[in-house]
Amino acid sequence: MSSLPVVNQPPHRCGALIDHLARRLRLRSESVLAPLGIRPRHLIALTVLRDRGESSQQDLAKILEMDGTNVVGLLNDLEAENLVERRRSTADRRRHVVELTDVGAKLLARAEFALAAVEDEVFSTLGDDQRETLYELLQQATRKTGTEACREADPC
Amino acid sequence: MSSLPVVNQPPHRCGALIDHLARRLRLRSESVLAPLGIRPRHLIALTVLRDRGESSQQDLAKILEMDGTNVVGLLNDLEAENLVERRRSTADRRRHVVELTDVGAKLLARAEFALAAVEDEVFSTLGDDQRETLYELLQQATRKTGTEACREADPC
DNA sequence: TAGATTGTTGGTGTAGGACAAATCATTAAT
DNA sequence: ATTAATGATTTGTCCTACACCAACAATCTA
Repeated sequence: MSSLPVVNQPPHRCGALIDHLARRLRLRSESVLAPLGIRPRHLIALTVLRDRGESSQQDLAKILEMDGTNVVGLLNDLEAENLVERRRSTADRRRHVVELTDVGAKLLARAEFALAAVEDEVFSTLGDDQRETLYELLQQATRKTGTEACREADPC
Repeated sequence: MSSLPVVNQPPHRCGALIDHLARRLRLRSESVLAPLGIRPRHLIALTVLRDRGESSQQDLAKILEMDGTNVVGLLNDLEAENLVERRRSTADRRRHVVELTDVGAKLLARAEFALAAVEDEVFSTLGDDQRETLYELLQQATRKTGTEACREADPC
């Protein structure tokens, strides 16, 4: 059946570890992000918008895996601070095309810079190269899953 | 000043990515873990207990980075299902030594097995070797931070 | 025109978790 | 021996993030 004789047993489960680390990061990040006027979940949204470029709110809801109504609130927060811009799609004027503003991009950069100390603490046992590897793995995991989430949708 | 000409700029920030992935994992894990009678945070606690061995509740509070009173509730849940055992420390009879029971270890194993599908979905874009690398990086990040958390305490 | 879709508002409910205060058992300090 | 500090527990309050539902306006599609 299987064409490969390689080890087929799945690798270790890292869900709990990710959950654990996410908690540690979030706790520290909150205080670091507070002076910037945003919260961790805002940072996620900004990151997604930067990595994916402009998206409809439905896309965001799918990618962020949160309820549409809550996405509205999230974007309201971000738009109120000019970090994000909603404009009507010319193709389908029901849609809002959400895009990161220059202000948002700059704030995101500042936020990430400010989080250096946090990550240095949480990932103190990882070398720079290991952290980069981790980043790439995570990036790969999230990016393509975004594509996958879009595969079921129309305009990707 | 710097003895090395290597790139000194810190690696990318992966906090947001971890947060994002953690959310995706948690949402799916909840429904998978529900039939087993536990929730994601229980799984984290069980995992920590397996990886660290028996610990005092204070240690757990420090490692899980949650309030002591909430650790009590968490352990109450786990103990009610016989997944965890609290016994008095012989050295300091105020302390409770918390340990994973056989039942707990088995349930943890079953839970991880049941989460295979979840991780397969979320990490669909990572190969088995990449997932293993990811696991090891996460493990390393969490394990030693636990030691670090214990460094400030007494009996480690 | 009728029906479906995108976003928006408002309201409700729940769960996680922080925090404070009081209690009990035990240990350490004087 | 008395007092103070510590670990665990209980209770109760509060807040935040969310999911979920219903209703609505604007727009697209059949």
